[in-house]
Amino acid sequence: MKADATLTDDKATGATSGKKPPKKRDAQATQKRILAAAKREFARNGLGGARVDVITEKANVNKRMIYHYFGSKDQLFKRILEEAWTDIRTAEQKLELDHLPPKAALEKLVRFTWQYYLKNPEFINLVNSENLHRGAHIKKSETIEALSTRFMAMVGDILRRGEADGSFRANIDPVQLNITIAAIGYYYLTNRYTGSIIYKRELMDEKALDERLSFNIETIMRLVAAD
Amino acid sequence: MKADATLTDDKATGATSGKKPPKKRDAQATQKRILAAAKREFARNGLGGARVDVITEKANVNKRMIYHYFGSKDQLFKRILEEAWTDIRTAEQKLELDHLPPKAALEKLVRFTWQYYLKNPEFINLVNSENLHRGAHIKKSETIEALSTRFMAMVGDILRRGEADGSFRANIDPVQLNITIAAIGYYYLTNRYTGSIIYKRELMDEKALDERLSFNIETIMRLVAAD
DNA sequence: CTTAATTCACTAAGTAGTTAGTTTCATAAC
DNA sequence: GTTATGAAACTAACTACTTAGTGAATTAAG
Repeated sequence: MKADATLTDDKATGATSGKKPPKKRDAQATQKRILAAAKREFARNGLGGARVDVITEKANVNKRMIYHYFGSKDQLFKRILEEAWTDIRTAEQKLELDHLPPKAALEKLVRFTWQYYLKNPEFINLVNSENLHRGAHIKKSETIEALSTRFMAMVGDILRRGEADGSFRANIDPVQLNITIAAIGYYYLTNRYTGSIIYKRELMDEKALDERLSFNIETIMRLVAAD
Repeated sequence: MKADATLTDDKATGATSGKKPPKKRDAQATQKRILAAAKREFARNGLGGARVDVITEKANVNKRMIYHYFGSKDQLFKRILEEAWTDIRTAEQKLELDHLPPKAALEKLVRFTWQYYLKNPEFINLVNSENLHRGAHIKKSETIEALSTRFMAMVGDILRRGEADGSFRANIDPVQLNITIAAIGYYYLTNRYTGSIIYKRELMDEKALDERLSFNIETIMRLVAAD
Protein backbone atom coordinates (compact mmCIF):
# COMPACT_ATOMS: atom_id res chain seq x y z
CA MET A 1 0.00 0.00 0.00
CA LYS A 2 1.54 3.25 -1.04
CA ALA A 3 -1.61 5.24 -0.71
CA ASP A 4 0.04 7.99 1.32
CA ALA A 5 2.66 8.46 -1.36
CA THR A 6 0.14 10.25 -3.49
CA LEU A 7 -0.26 12.84 -0.79
CA THR A 8 3.31 14.00 -1.02
CA ASP A 9 3.92 14.09 -4.75
CA ASP A 10 3.79 17.88 -4.77
CA LYS A 11 6.56 18.31 -7.27
CA ALA A 12 9.10 16.42 -9.30
CA THR A 13 10.19 14.61 -6.17
CA GLY A 14 9.82 11.25 -7.84
CA ALA A 15 8.56 9.37 -4.78
CA THR A 16 10.78 6.35 -4.25
CA SER A 17 9.84 2.89 -3.04
CA GLY A 18 10.07 3.12 0.79
CA LYS A 19 7.26 3.91 3.14
CA LYS A 20 8.54 7.40 3.86
CA PRO A 21 9.60 9.29 0.74
CA PRO A 22 12.19 11.51 2.45
CA LYS A 23 11.82 15.10 1.44
CA LYS A 24 14.94 16.52 -0.12
CA ARG A 25 16.31 19.61 1.60
CA ASP A 26 17.86 22.28 -0.54
CA ALA A 27 18.16 25.76 0.91
CA GLN A 28 19.41 27.33 -2.32
CA ALA A 29 16.67 25.84 -4.46
CA THR A 30 14.04 26.94 -1.98
CA GLN A 31 15.33 30.50 -2.01
CA LYS A 32 15.39 30.53 -5.79
CA ARG A 33 11.81 29.35 -5.95
CA ILE A 34 10.78 32.06 -3.50
CA LEU A 35 12.59 34.73 -5.49
CA ALA A 36 11.08 33.63 -8.77
CA ALA A 37 7.57 33.51 -7.37
CA ALA A 38 8.01 36.82 -5.56
CA LYS A 39 9.28 38.58 -8.66
CA ARG A 40 6.23 37.48 -10.54
CA GLU A 41 3.79 38.37 -7.78
CA PHE A 42 5.33 41.76 -7.03
CA ALA A 43 5.41 42.62 -10.73
CA ARG A 44 1.82 41.57 -11.27
CA ASN A 45 0.30 43.34 -8.31
CA GLY A 46 2.83 45.79 -6.94
CA LEU A 47 4.29 45.64 -3.44
CA GLY A 48 0.99 46.59 -1.82
CA GLY A 49 -1.16 44.29 -3.90
CA ALA A 50 1.18 41.31 -3.71
CA ARG A 51 0.20 38.59 -1.29
CA VAL A 52 2.76 36.67 0.70
CA ASP A 53 0.44 33.68 0.70
CA VAL A 54 0.39 33.67 -3.09
CA ILE A 55 4.19 33.70 -3.20
CA THR A 56 4.17 30.83 -0.72
CA GLU A 57 1.85 28.84 -2.91
CA LYS A 58 3.57 29.48 -6.25
CA ALA A 59 6.99 28.81 -4.78
CA ASN A 60 5.75 25.60 -3.24
CA VAL A 61 7.26 26.41 0.10
CA ASN A 62 6.01 26.84 3.60
CA LYS A 63 5.26 30.45 4.46
CA ARG A 64 7.69 30.37 7.32
CA MET A 65 10.54 29.92 4.82
CA ILE A 66 9.99 33.37 3.36
CA TYR A 67 10.48 34.94 6.76
CA HIS A 68 13.33 32.58 7.54
CA TYR A 69 15.32 33.58 4.46
CA PHE A 70 14.22 37.12 3.75
CA GLY A 71 12.94 38.57 7.02
CA SER A 72 9.91 40.46 5.79
CA LYS A 73 7.83 41.25 2.76
CA ASP A 74 9.68 44.54 2.32
CA GLN A 75 13.11 43.01 2.56
CA LEU A 76 12.08 40.42 0.01
CA PHE A 77 10.91 43.21 -2.26
CA LYS A 78 14.21 45.02 -1.88
CA ARG A 79 16.04 41.85 -2.83
CA ILE A 80 13.88 41.44 -5.92
CA LEU A 81 14.62 45.02 -6.97
CA GLU A 82 18.35 44.52 -6.55
CA GLU A 83 18.28 41.40 -8.65
CA ALA A 84 16.22 43.12 -11.34
CA TRP A 85 18.67 46.02 -11.68
CA THR A 86 21.65 43.72 -11.54
CA ASP A 87 20.16 41.79 -14.45
CA ILE A 88 19.58 44.77 -16.73
CA ARG A 89 22.87 46.49 -15.96
CA THR A 90 24.77 43.24 -16.50
CA ALA A 91 23.08 42.71 -19.84
CA GLU A 92 23.98 46.27 -20.87
CA GLN A 93 27.64 45.74 -20.07
CA LYS A 94 27.67 42.70 -22.29
CA LEU A 95 26.80 44.88 -25.29
CA GLU A 96 30.38 46.16 -25.31
CA LEU A 97 29.36 49.45 -26.82
CA ASP A 98 32.90 50.82 -26.41
CA HIS A 99 33.94 48.73 -29.36
CA LEU A 100 31.42 50.29 -31.73
CA PRO A 101 31.43 53.64 -33.52
CA PRO A 102 29.31 56.21 -31.64
CA LYS A 103 26.24 56.16 -33.87
CA ALA A 104 26.13 52.39 -33.99
CA ALA A 105 26.68 52.19 -30.25
CA LEU A 106 23.83 54.56 -29.51
CA GLU A 107 21.42 52.84 -31.85
CA LYS A 108 22.32 49.51 -30.30
CA LEU A 109 21.59 50.91 -26.85
CA VAL A 110 18.18 52.19 -27.91
CA ARG A 111 17.37 48.83 -29.49
CA PHE A 112 18.59 46.92 -26.46
CA THR A 113 16.67 49.03 -23.97
CA TRP A 114 13.44 48.53 -25.89
CA GLN A 115 13.94 44.81 -26.28
CA TYR A 116 14.92 44.33 -22.68
CA TYR A 117 11.69 45.97 -21.50
CA LEU A 118 9.73 43.83 -23.92
CA LYS A 119 11.32 40.57 -22.87
CA ASN A 120 11.32 41.38 -19.16
CA PRO A 121 7.96 42.98 -18.50
CA GLU A 122 8.34 42.50 -14.75
CA PHE A 123 11.15 45.03 -14.70
CA ILE A 124 8.91 47.96 -15.55
CA ASN A 125 6.28 47.03 -13.02
CA LEU A 126 8.82 46.55 -10.25
CA VAL A 127 10.33 49.96 -10.93
CA ASN A 128 6.88 51.54 -10.97
CA SER A 129 6.03 49.98 -7.67
CA GLU A 130 9.26 51.14 -6.09
CA ASN A 131 8.59 54.68 -7.28
CA LEU A 132 5.07 54.58 -5.86
CA HIS A 133 6.84 53.86 -2.59
CA ARG A 134 9.17 56.81 -3.15
CA GLY A 135 12.29 54.74 -3.60
CA ALA A 136 12.15 53.62 0.01
CA HIS A 137 13.75 50.24 -0.65
CA ILE A 138 16.62 51.04 -2.98
CA LYS A 139 17.60 54.24 -1.19
CA LYS A 140 19.74 52.16 1.12
CA SER A 141 20.98 49.77 -1.53
CA GLU A 142 24.71 49.83 -2.26
CA THR A 143 24.28 47.22 -4.95
CA ILE A 144 22.27 49.57 -7.12
CA GLU A 145 24.54 52.56 -6.51
CA ALA A 146 27.53 50.68 -7.82
CA LEU A 147 25.78 49.36 -10.92
CA SER A 148 24.63 52.83 -11.97
CA THR A 149 28.02 54.52 -11.92
CA ARG A 150 29.54 52.09 -14.39
CA PHE A 151 26.55 52.32 -16.69
CA MET A 152 26.48 56.11 -16.90
CA ALA A 153 30.19 56.17 -17.59
CA MET A 154 29.52 54.06 -20.65
CA VAL A 155 26.83 56.40 -22.00
CA GLY A 156 29.04 59.41 -21.34
CA ASP A 157 31.85 57.76 -23.27
CA ILE A 158 29.70 57.21 -26.34
CA LEU A 159 28.70 60.86 -26.34
CA ARG A 160 32.30 62.02 -25.96
CA ARG A 161 33.50 59.87 -28.82
CA GLY A 162 30.60 61.04 -31.00
CA GLU A 163 31.32 64.65 -30.30
CA ALA A 164 35.01 64.12 -31.03
CA ASP A 165 34.50 62.49 -34.41
CA GLY A 166 31.78 64.95 -35.42
CA SER A 167 28.84 62.56 -35.58
CA PHE A 168 27.08 64.13 -32.56
CA ARG A 169 26.57 67.72 -31.58
CA ALA A 170 28.36 69.09 -28.55
CA ASN A 171 27.33 69.36 -24.90
CA ILE A 172 24.64 66.73 -24.72
CA ASP A 173 23.89 65.81 -21.11
CA PRO A 174 24.26 62.02 -20.79
CA VAL A 175 21.73 61.90 -17.97
CA GLN A 176 19.06 63.69 -20.02
CA LEU A 177 19.83 61.52 -23.02
CA ASN A 178 19.60 58.32 -21.07
CA ILE A 179 16.39 59.31 -19.35
CA THR A 180 14.96 60.02 -22.79
CA ILE A 181 16.06 56.69 -24.22
CA ALA A 182 14.44 54.88 -21.33
CA ALA A 183 11.33 57.08 -21.37
CA ILE A 184 10.27 56.58 -24.99
CA GLY A 185 10.30 52.81 -24.61
CA TYR A 186 9.19 52.50 -21.01
CA TYR A 187 6.18 54.81 -21.25
CA TYR A 188 4.84 53.12 -24.37
CA LEU A 189 4.92 49.74 -22.65
CA THR A 190 3.87 50.59 -19.12
CA ASN A 191 0.91 52.60 -20.37
CA ARG A 192 -0.12 50.19 -23.07
CA TYR A 193 -3.53 49.44 -21.57
CA THR A 194 -4.72 53.02 -21.25
CA GLY A 195 -2.83 53.82 -24.45
CA SER A 196 -4.75 51.26 -26.51
CA ILE A 197 -7.99 52.87 -25.39
CA ILE A 198 -6.96 56.49 -25.80
CA TYR A 199 -5.31 56.03 -29.18
CA LYS A 200 -7.83 53.43 -30.36
CA ARG A 201 -5.04 51.33 -31.73
CA GLU A 202 -3.52 47.93 -31.00
CA LEU A 203 -0.18 48.86 -29.47
CA MET A 204 1.21 45.41 -28.78
CA ASP A 205 1.09 43.47 -32.03
CA GLU A 206 4.32 42.81 -33.84
CA LYS A 207 3.89 45.51 -36.44
CA ALA A 208 3.08 48.18 -33.88
CA LEU A 209 6.10 47.22 -31.78
CA ASP A 210 8.43 47.39 -34.78
CA GLU A 211 7.05 50.77 -35.74
CA ARG A 212 7.59 52.10 -32.26
CA LEU A 213 11.19 50.91 -32.17
CA SER A 214 11.90 52.61 -35.51
CA PHE A 215 10.28 55.80 -34.31
CA ASN A 216 12.36 55.73 -31.14
CA ILE A 217 15.61 55.25 -33.01
CA GLU A 218 14.69 58.16 -35.25
CA THR A 219 13.88 60.31 -32.21
CA ILE A 220 17.23 59.65 -30.55
CA MET A 221 19.30 59.95 -33.71
CA ARG A 222 17.76 63.30 -34.57
CA LEU A 223 18.26 64.43 -30.99
CA VAL A 224 22.01 63.87 -31.00
CA ALA A 225 22.74 64.58 -34.66
CA ALA A 226 25.32 67.25 -35.48
CA ASP A 227 23.71 70.16 -37.30
CA MET B 1 -25.14 75.72 28.25
CA LYS B 2 -23.87 75.08 24.81
CA ALA B 3 -21.32 72.54 25.88
CA ASP B 4 -22.42 69.98 23.32
CA ALA B 5 -22.00 72.52 20.53
CA THR B 6 -18.26 72.00 20.63
CA LEU B 7 -18.76 68.35 19.81
CA THR B 8 -20.27 69.05 16.45
CA ASP B 9 -18.09 71.80 15.08
CA ASP B 10 -16.50 69.42 12.60
CA LYS B 11 -16.28 71.90 9.79
CA ALA B 12 -17.16 75.41 8.83
CA THR B 13 -20.71 74.74 9.94
CA GLY B 14 -20.90 77.90 11.99
CA ALA B 15 -22.99 76.39 14.80
CA THR B 16 -25.99 78.61 15.44
CA SER B 17 -27.59 79.51 18.73
CA GLY B 18 -30.20 76.73 19.39
CA LYS B 19 -29.69 73.68 21.58
CA LYS B 20 -29.34 71.29 18.64
CA PRO B 21 -26.85 72.59 16.14
CA PRO B 22 -28.54 70.94 13.16
CA LYS B 23 -26.10 69.12 10.93
CA LYS B 24 -26.22 70.58 7.49
CA ARG B 25 -27.04 68.12 4.79
CA ASP B 26 -25.41 68.60 1.46
CA ALA B 27 -25.24 65.64 -0.86
CA GLN B 28 -23.14 67.44 -3.43
CA ALA B 29 -20.60 68.69 -0.94
CA THR B 30 -20.31 65.23 0.60
CA GLN B 31 -19.66 63.65 -2.78
CA LYS B 32 -17.06 66.28 -3.56
CA ARG B 33 -15.27 65.63 -0.30
CA ILE B 34 -15.28 61.90 -1.01
CA LEU B 35 -13.92 62.43 -4.52
CA ALA B 36 -11.17 64.76 -3.33
CA ALA B 37 -10.08 62.40 -0.57
CA ALA B 38 -10.28 59.38 -2.86
CA LYS B 39 -8.18 61.02 -5.56
CA ARG B 40 -5.50 61.76 -3.04
CA GLU B 41 -5.57 58.32 -1.45
CA PHE B 42 -5.67 56.41 -4.75
CA ALA B 43 -2.83 58.53 -6.12
CA ARG B 44 -0.70 58.08 -3.02
CA ASN B 45 -1.11 54.35 -2.63
CA GLY B 46 -2.58 52.95 -5.83
CA LEU B 47 -5.93 51.21 -6.04
CA GLY B 48 -4.69 48.18 -4.14
CA GLY B 49 -2.90 50.12 -1.46
CA ALA B 50 -5.65 52.68 -0.94
CA ARG B 51 -7.84 52.17 2.10
CA VAL B 52 -11.52 52.96 2.05
CA ASP B 53 -11.32 53.76 5.75
CA VAL B 54 -8.68 56.39 5.08
CA ILE B 55 -10.87 58.01 2.42
CA THR B 56 -13.72 57.96 4.90
CA GLU B 57 -11.61 59.72 7.50
CA LYS B 58 -10.08 62.37 5.23
CA ALA B 59 -13.43 63.13 3.62
CA ASN B 60 -15.04 63.44 7.02
CA VAL B 61 -17.94 61.24 6.02
CA ASN B 62 -19.48 58.06 7.22
CA LYS B 63 -18.15 55.04 5.36
CA ARG B 64 -21.62 54.10 4.26
CA MET B 65 -21.80 57.27 2.20
CA ILE B 66 -19.04 56.03 -0.10
CA TYR B 67 -21.05 52.93 -0.89
CA HIS B 68 -24.25 54.94 -1.10
CA TYR B 69 -22.91 57.32 -3.72
CA PHE B 70 -20.32 55.26 -5.55
CA GLY B 71 -21.23 51.61 -5.07
CA SER B 72 -17.81 50.11 -4.51
CA LYS B 73 -14.13 50.92 -4.20
CA ASP B 74 -13.62 50.01 -7.86
CA GLN B 75 -16.48 52.14 -9.11
CA LEU B 76 -15.13 55.03 -7.09
CA PHE B 77 -11.75 54.49 -8.67
CA LYS B 78 -13.27 54.49 -12.13
CA ARG B 79 -14.99 57.76 -11.36
CA ILE B 80 -11.72 59.29 -10.19
CA LEU B 81 -10.02 58.22 -13.40
CA GLU B 82 -12.75 59.72 -15.53
CA GLU B 83 -12.53 63.02 -13.72
CA ALA B 84 -8.75 63.05 -14.03
CA TRP B 85 -8.85 62.55 -17.80
CA THR B 86 -11.65 65.02 -18.21
CA ASP B 87 -9.54 67.59 -16.40
CA ILE B 88 -6.43 67.20 -18.53
CA ARG B 89 -8.27 66.98 -21.84
CA THR B 90 -10.35 70.03 -20.96
CA ALA B 91 -7.25 72.01 -20.10
CA GLU B 92 -5.66 70.99 -23.39
CA GLN B 93 -8.64 72.21 -25.37
CA LYS B 94 -8.36 75.57 -23.70
CA LEU B 95 -4.91 76.04 -25.21
CA GLU B 96 -6.55 76.76 -28.57
CA LEU B 97 -3.57 75.47 -30.47
CA ASP B 98 -5.45 75.78 -33.76
CA HIS B 99 -4.90 79.51 -33.61
CA LEU B 100 -1.12 79.25 -33.42
CA PRO B 101 1.43 78.53 -36.14
CA PRO B 102 2.48 74.85 -36.11
CA LYS B 103 5.85 75.21 -34.41
CA ALA B 104 4.49 77.47 -31.69
CA ALA B 105 1.50 75.19 -31.21
CA LEU B 106 3.68 72.12 -30.78
CA GLU B 107 6.05 73.80 -28.37
CA LYS B 108 3.11 75.03 -26.35
CA LEU B 109 1.74 71.50 -26.17
CA VAL B 110 5.06 70.12 -24.93
CA ARG B 111 5.28 72.85 -22.33
CA PHE B 112 1.69 72.37 -21.23
CA THR B 113 2.02 68.59 -20.91
CA TRP B 114 5.09 68.94 -18.72
CA GLN B 115 3.56 71.61 -16.54
CA TYR B 116 0.30 69.75 -16.16
CA TYR B 117 2.12 66.67 -14.88
CA LEU B 118 4.10 68.82 -12.50
CA LYS B 119 1.11 70.64 -11.10
CA ASN B 120 -1.11 67.57 -10.94
CA PRO B 121 1.12 64.80 -9.64
CA GLU B 122 -1.88 62.61 -8.85
CA PHE B 123 -2.61 62.22 -12.53
CA ILE B 124 0.51 60.18 -13.21
CA ASN B 125 -0.01 57.89 -10.26
CA LEU B 126 -3.63 57.27 -11.13
CA VAL B 127 -2.70 56.34 -14.69
CA ASN B 128 0.04 54.05 -13.44
CA SER B 129 -2.34 52.32 -11.11
CA GLU B 130 -4.91 51.82 -13.84
CA ASN B 131 -2.27 50.30 -16.08
CA LEU B 132 -1.16 47.96 -13.32
CA HIS B 133 -4.77 46.79 -13.40
CA ARG B 134 -4.60 46.38 -17.16
CA GLY B 135 -6.99 49.18 -17.95
CA ALA B 136 -9.86 47.27 -16.36
CA HIS B 137 -11.74 50.35 -15.24
CA ILE B 138 -11.54 52.67 -18.22
CA LYS B 139 -12.07 49.91 -20.78
CA LYS B 140 -15.79 50.39 -20.38
CA SER B 141 -15.70 54.17 -20.05
CA GLU B 142 -17.40 56.15 -22.78
CA THR B 143 -16.35 59.40 -21.17
CA ILE B 144 -12.70 58.73 -21.86
CA GLU B 145 -13.29 57.45 -25.39
CA ALA B 146 -14.97 60.69 -26.38
CA LEU B 147 -12.31 62.92 -24.86
CA SER B 148 -9.51 61.16 -26.71
CA THR B 149 -10.92 61.51 -30.19
CA ARG B 150 -11.11 65.27 -30.02
CA PHE B 151 -7.64 65.55 -28.57
CA MET B 152 -5.96 63.44 -31.21
CA ALA B 153 -7.70 65.37 -33.95
CA MET B 154 -6.04 68.50 -32.61
CA VAL B 155 -2.55 66.98 -32.66
CA GLY B 156 -3.14 65.62 -36.16
CA ASP B 157 -4.17 69.06 -37.30
CA ILE B 158 -0.99 70.71 -36.03
CA LEU B 159 1.08 68.16 -37.92
CA ARG B 160 -0.89 68.65 -41.13
CA ARG B 161 -0.52 72.41 -40.99
CA GLY B 162 3.20 72.09 -40.26
CA GLU B 163 3.72 69.74 -43.14
CA ALA B 164 1.76 72.06 -45.44
CA ASP B 165 3.74 75.19 -44.60
CA GLY B 166 7.06 73.37 -44.67
CA SER B 167 8.00 73.69 -41.01
CA PHE B 168 7.64 69.96 -40.30
CA ARG B 169 8.73 66.93 -42.27
CA ALA B 170 6.10 64.72 -43.88
CA ASN B 171 4.34 61.59 -42.66
CA ILE B 172 4.80 61.91 -38.93
CA ASP B 173 2.41 59.63 -37.07
CA PRO B 174 0.45 61.79 -34.61
CA VAL B 175 0.00 58.86 -32.24
CA GLN B 176 3.73 58.16 -32.05
CA LEU B 177 4.45 61.84 -31.65
CA ASN B 178 1.97 62.29 -28.87
CA ILE B 179 3.15 59.19 -27.03
CA THR B 180 6.65 60.62 -27.21
CA ILE B 181 5.62 64.03 -25.91
CA ALA B 182 3.91 62.40 -22.97
CA ALA B 183 6.70 59.89 -22.39
CA ILE B 184 9.63 62.28 -22.01
CA GLY B 185 7.83 64.24 -19.31
CA TYR B 186 5.92 61.45 -17.63
CA TYR B 187 8.83 59.06 -17.24
CA TYR B 188 11.10 61.69 -15.74
CA LEU B 189 8.52 62.51 -13.09
CA THR B 190 7.08 59.10 -12.29
CA ASN B 191 10.54 57.62 -11.90
CA ARG B 192 12.04 60.52 -10.03
CA TYR B 193 12.76 58.53 -6.88
CA THR B 194 14.71 55.71 -8.49
CA GLY B 195 16.08 58.25 -10.98
CA SER B 196 17.64 60.42 -8.27
CA ILE B 197 19.47 57.39 -6.96
CA ILE B 198 20.58 55.97 -10.28
CA TYR B 199 21.72 59.28 -11.76
CA LYS B 200 23.02 60.60 -8.43
CA ARG B 201 21.40 63.94 -9.14
CA GLU B 202 18.64 66.02 -7.66
CA LEU B 203 15.93 65.77 -10.31
CA MET B 204 13.23 67.86 -8.70
CA ASP B 205 14.76 71.23 -7.90
CA GLU B 206 13.78 74.20 -10.01
CA LYS B 207 16.89 74.26 -12.11
CA ALA B 208 16.70 70.57 -12.93
CA LEU B 209 13.04 70.89 -13.91
CA ASP B 210 13.76 73.82 -16.20
CA GLU B 211 16.61 71.95 -17.82
CA ARG B 212 14.41 68.95 -18.44
CA LEU B 213 11.71 71.04 -20.07
CA SER B 214 14.25 72.67 -22.39
CA PHE B 215 15.69 69.29 -23.29
CA ASN B 216 12.23 67.95 -24.04
CA ILE B 217 11.34 70.86 -26.30
CA GLU B 218 14.62 70.34 -28.14
CA THR B 219 13.87 66.62 -28.50
CA ILE B 220 10.45 67.19 -30.02
CA MET B 221 11.48 70.07 -32.26
CA ARG B 222 14.34 68.09 -33.71
CA LEU B 223 12.05 65.12 -34.16
CA VAL B 224 9.55 66.96 -36.35
CA ALA B 225 11.90 69.41 -38.07
CA ALA B 226 11.96 69.47 -41.85
CA ASP B 227 15.37 68.36 -43.12
C1' DC C 1 24.63 15.23 18.56
C1' DT C 2 24.26 19.57 16.55
C1' DT C 3 22.75 22.52 13.20
C1' DA C 4 19.75 24.04 9.77
C1' DA C 5 15.55 23.17 6.87
C1' DT C 6 10.93 22.62 7.22
C1' DT C 7 6.17 22.23 9.07
C1' DC C 8 2.00 23.30 11.77
C1' DA C 9 -1.03 25.80 14.19
C1' DC C 10 -1.86 30.22 15.56
C1' DT C 11 -2.57 35.58 16.27
C1' DA C 12 -3.57 40.34 16.12
C1' DA C 13 -4.66 43.74 13.27
C1' DG C 14 -6.77 45.02 9.34
C1' DT C 15 -10.22 44.80 5.18
C1' DA C 16 -14.24 45.86 2.03
C1' DG C 17 -18.69 45.88 2.46
C1' DT C 18 -23.47 45.56 5.19
C1' DT C 19 -27.41 45.70 8.43
C1' DA C 20 -30.56 48.25 10.49
C1' DG C 21 -31.60 51.88 11.62
C1' DT C 22 -32.00 57.61 12.97
C1' DT C 23 -32.07 62.45 11.44
C1' DT C 24 -33.14 66.15 8.34
C1' DC C 25 -35.89 68.47 5.00
C1' DA C 26 -38.97 69.72 1.23
C1' DT C 27 -43.60 69.38 0.11
C1' DA C 28 -48.40 69.16 0.75
C1' DA C 29 -52.47 68.55 3.77
C1' DC C 30 -54.81 70.47 7.48
C1' DG D 1 -48.83 78.86 9.75
C1' DT D 2 -48.46 74.54 11.60
C1' DT D 3 -48.06 69.65 11.19
C1' DA D 4 -48.10 64.77 8.71
C1' DT D 5 -45.30 62.14 5.27
C1' DG D 6 -42.10 60.17 2.24
C1' DA D 7 -37.57 60.31 0.49
C1' DA D 8 -32.95 61.12 0.89
C1' DA D 9 -28.83 62.11 3.92
C1' DC D 10 -26.47 60.33 7.31
C1' DT D 11 -24.75 57.17 11.40
C1' DA D 12 -23.05 53.34 14.49
C1' DA D 13 -21.98 48.86 15.05
C1' DC D 14 -20.92 44.85 12.99
C1' DT D 15 -19.57 40.71 9.84
C1' DA D 16 -17.07 37.55 7.30
C1' DC D 17 -12.80 37.21 5.69
C1' DT D 18 -7.76 38.45 4.70
C1' DT D 19 -3.43 39.79 5.99
C1' DA D 20 1.62 39.78 7.43
C1' DG D 21 3.97 37.76 10.68
C1' DT D 22 5.32 34.00 14.88
C1' DG D 23 6.28 30.35 18.51
C1' DA D 24 7.50 26.09 19.01
C1' DA D 25 7.94 21.60 17.48
C1' DT D 26 9.69 18.13 13.91
C1' DT D 27 12.72 16.19 10.64
C1' DA D 28 16.83 15.60 7.68
C1' DA D 29 21.85 15.95 7.09
C1' DG D 30 26.80 16.43 8.20
